[in-house]
Amino acid sequence: MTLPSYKDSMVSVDCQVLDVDYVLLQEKPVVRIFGKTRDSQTVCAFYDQFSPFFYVDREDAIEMLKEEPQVQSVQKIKRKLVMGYQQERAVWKVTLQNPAKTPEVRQRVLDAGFKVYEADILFKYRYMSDHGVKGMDWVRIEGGTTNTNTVRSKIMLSAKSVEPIVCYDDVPLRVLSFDIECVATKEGTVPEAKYDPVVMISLVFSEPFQGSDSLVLATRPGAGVHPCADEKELLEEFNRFINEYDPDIITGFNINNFDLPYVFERMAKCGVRAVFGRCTTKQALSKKIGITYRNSVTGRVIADVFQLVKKDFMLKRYSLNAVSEDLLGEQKEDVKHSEIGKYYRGDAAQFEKLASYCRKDSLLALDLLLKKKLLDKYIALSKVSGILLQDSLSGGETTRIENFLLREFNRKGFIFPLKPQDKTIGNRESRQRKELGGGFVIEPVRELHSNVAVLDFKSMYPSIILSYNICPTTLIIGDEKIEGALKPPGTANFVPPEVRKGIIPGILKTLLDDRGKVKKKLRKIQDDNLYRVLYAKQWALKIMANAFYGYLGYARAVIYNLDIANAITASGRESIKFTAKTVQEKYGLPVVYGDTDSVFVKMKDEDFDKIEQKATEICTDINTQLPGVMELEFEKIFKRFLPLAKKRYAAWKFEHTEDGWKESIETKGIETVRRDWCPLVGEVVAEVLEILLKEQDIKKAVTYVKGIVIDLNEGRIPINKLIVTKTMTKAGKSYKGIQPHVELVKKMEARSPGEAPGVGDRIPYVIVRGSQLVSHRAEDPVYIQEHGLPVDATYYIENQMLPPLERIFDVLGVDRMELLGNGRQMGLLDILKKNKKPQGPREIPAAEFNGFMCKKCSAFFEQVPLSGACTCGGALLFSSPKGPGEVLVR
DNA sequence: TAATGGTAGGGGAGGAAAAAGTCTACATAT
DNA sequence: TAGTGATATGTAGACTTATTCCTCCCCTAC
Repeated sequence: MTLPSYKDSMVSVDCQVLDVDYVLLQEKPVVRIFGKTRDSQTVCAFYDQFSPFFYVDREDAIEMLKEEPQVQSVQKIKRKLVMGYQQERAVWKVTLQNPAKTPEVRQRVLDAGFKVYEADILFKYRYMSDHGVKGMDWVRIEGGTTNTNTVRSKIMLSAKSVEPIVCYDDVPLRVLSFDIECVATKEGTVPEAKYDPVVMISLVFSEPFQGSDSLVLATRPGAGVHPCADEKELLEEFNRFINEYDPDIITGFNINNFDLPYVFERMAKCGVRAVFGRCTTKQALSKKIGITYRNSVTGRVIADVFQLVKKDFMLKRYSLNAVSEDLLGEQKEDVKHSEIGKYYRGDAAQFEKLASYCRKDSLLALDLLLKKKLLDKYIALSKVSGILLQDSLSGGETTRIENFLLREFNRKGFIFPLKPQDKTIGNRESRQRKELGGGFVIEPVRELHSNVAVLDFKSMYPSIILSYNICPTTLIIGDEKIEGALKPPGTANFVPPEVRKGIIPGILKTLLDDRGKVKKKLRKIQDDNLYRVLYAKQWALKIMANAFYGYLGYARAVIYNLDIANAITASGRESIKFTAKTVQEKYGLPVVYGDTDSVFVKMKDEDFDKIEQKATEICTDINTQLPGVMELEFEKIFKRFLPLAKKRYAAWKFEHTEDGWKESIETKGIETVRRDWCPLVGEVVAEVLEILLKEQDIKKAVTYVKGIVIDLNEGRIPINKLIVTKTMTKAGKSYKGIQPHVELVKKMEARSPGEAPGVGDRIPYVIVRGSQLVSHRAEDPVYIQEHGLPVDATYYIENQMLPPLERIFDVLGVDRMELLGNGRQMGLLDILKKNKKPQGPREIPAAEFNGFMCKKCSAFFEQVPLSGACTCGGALLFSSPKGPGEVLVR
C-alpha cells in the first residue's frame, strides 16, 4: 500500500460507519473507517494520528519499558480504578507503536510483577472508543481527498478529524445473497471441500445489478446461466461479481458454517485469492472455532440468515424450507440434496431445474433478511453500544456491554482492568454457583381464580441499581464509614450519589430516559422507515438496560462483582416479599402467585375499571414505601387465572388499551408454548384451556379430549401432528444418558453418513410401536412414511396427551377416573387397557405382512438381509404396517 | 488461532436404589 | 403318651417386580 497523499482540497463528508480496521504503514498503524454517505456513496477514511497504549501501576516499570523497542513514550497521569470507591491515583500511560505487538509487551510487563490496565482492547475499538465513533452511527469526516488502489471505495479521505454527529435515519444497505452447490465426486457420498468442487453459485441482488436481480454461475453452460470454463474461473468470477456489485451486506442461509468455509477452501485449492472485501489486499478470513466458523470480510458485513432466524424466532425447525414456510409462506424448490449431482450431470431440463433451485435458495434468504427486517435490531444495538455491526451480529451481550462501559468509564476518568484469566474465571464460577441467588417465586395457589390483578415492577433490576446508586465505583471497601451510605440487603454498601454518582446508574438513567423519549416520538411518526429505526432503537435501549445485571454476575466479565450482583437480586426479593405482604395484610387481598418482579392479586371487584382503580391505588401506596425510584404498576387483569405450578399458568387476560379492554388467552410455561411437545398436544391443550377459561365447561372439555384420544387410537391423526422436536445441544457421544433425539441421530448417521443432523440442529422424531425403550423407538418421520412403520398410539395417549391434561384437570378437581372413565361410549380406560394388549406376541396375518423389523433397533427391511440379522446384529421379526409380530426370523 | 449475560423451576426419560411382593425352603403348631 | 403324617401357619432368604428418588437434559419465566 502506498501512503495516501493529500491533495489540496479539504472536504467534509458525513457517513454511517460500516466497518473499521487498521493497517500498518511503515510500522505505524493507520485506522481505516469504511462508511456510506447519505446518497449511498462508499467512503473510506484513513486516520494515522493514533497509537496503541495501556496503563501500568508503578513508576519503577519505566526501567524495563525503556528496553522495549515498541515503547514510544511513558507518561504519568491520574486515573481512578473501577472496583471500589477510591480516589484518583497515579498510573503510567505506555504508548506503543504496533498494535499487534501489544500482547507481547503486556506479557513481559505482567511477568515482571506489575499491574496492567486496558492492554487487551482491540485496536479498532481502542480508536473508536477514544474518538466517540460507534458502529452504524454517523460521523463527520474532515480531511483531504486521497487515492489508493488498496481499497475499493468511491470516496477516499486522509482524515484530519472524525467526529460523531447526531442523525437518526439509516442509509439503505446494498445486499448480496448467495448460495453454492457442490457435487461429490464419489457417487452416494456427501460433498467435502477437501475433494469435491463447487459447480454452481447463485447471486441475488437487493438492488438491480447490470439490469438483473440475480445471476447464476456454473461450470457448465445452460439456459440463463453464466458459464465458466472450470471451478477456478467460477471462483474468480464470484470474486469479480461481488466486487463489481459492491454490497454492504453479504447474506445467505447457513453461509457462515457451510458456503463460506467451503468456498474459501476451494479457493485455496484452486489458487484463487479470496479478495471480495473493500480492501484489495486483505483476504477474507475464516476462523474455525470448535465446530463453527467465524468469517469476516473487510468493509462488508456478513449476515447469516440461518443464525439470525435461530436467534430471533422461536420455531420448531430451522431448515431453510421450514423457516421460509413459517415466516414467508413459501417453499424451497424440490430438489433433494442427494440428487444434486444427478441434476447437474443430467439433461438440459434437469440442469435448468438445478439452477433455478440454487437461485431460489439465495432469493429466500434475501427475502427473509429484508421482509423480516432481520438487521434492524442489530443496527440499533450497534448504535447504542458502539460495536461494529459485524460484531453485533456474531457476538454476544458481553461484547456490547463491555464496549459501552469502556467508553463511559474512560470518559469519567476510570481505567479498566484486564479480562479475567481462566483460573480467575474458574474461582468465580465455583463461588457463584453457591452464592448468587436469583428471583423469588411465590408459591401459586393452585385453583381456578377469577378477577386477578397483575402488578409488576417497572424495569426492576435497573431501578434497584438506580435507587441504591449501585456501581463498582461506589462500592464501599472494607469497613470504611461513609456518611449516608446506601445499604441494600446483603453485604455490599454504596456511597450516596452526593459523594459520587455511580457510572452504571448514570448510564441506566440515560438509557431509560432516552427510551421514554423515543417511545414518545414513535407515537407521532408516520414515515415507515423512520418508525422502524426508532422502534428498533427503543428495543435496543431496553435490551441494553436489562443486560447490566446479568453482566455483573457473569464470571467472564471484566467488571464482575458477586456482592454487587447479590445486592441487586436480594433487593428484588425483598421488594416482592414486602409487596405481597402489604397487599395481603394491609388490604386483605390474597396474593395467588408472583415471580421475580410481579404479584398476582385476587381482587374483590368484578368490574375491570374498578379493579384497575383499586390496583393502581395499591401501587401508589406501596410506591411511597419502596426504596428510591422503584415503581410498582398495574399491568393487566386476568378474568380467569389457572396456575398449574411455578412458572406455569394459563389465563384469560384483559389489557387496557386506547380502544378499551382487549382480551386474549395467555399461557406461560405450559405445553402450548413449549417446543418439545408434538403439535397435537399444543393444539389440544390450547383448546381445552380456551373452553375451561372462557366457558368453564369441564364436561365439554372432557368430551373434546375423549374425541381426540379416540381419533389418535384409531390412527386418524396425521403424522405431522405427532412430530416431537428437540435440540441436539452437543455431540452424540458426550451425552451421558439415552435420549430419543440423540439415538435417532445415531441411527440416521448409520444409514447415510454425512446427511444426518448435527450439533445445534433441532431433531424431529415420532415414536413408533415396539417394546424397547422409548428412546430407541424414536424415528425419522420421513423414514416412517417411506417404510410404513406403525406409530405408537399408546405412547402418544399416555405420555404426550394425558400428562399435560391431567395436570390441568387436576387443579380443577377432576381426577383421572373422571377424565378417562366411562362415558356413553367406551371409556378411555378401556381403550387404554385394550391398547396395552398388543405388546405381547402377535401373529401377523399373511395378508398384512409387509416386511421385517429388527427387534433391537426397529430398523425395517423389505427383505431379510443376507446375514439373516439386522445390520445392528439384532434379530428380525415378521412385521406388518400395524407393527412387528413376535415370531423371530431364523 | 474461541467465545460464551444471570437464576429459578417444571417435567420427561433413564437408571439406581430402596421398597414391596412373590416364591421357596424350612420350622413349627395343630 | 410318643411318634407320625397332613395341613396350616410363620419366617428367613432369594428372587422378582413395582415405586421412589436422583440425575441429566431441554426448555421456559423473569
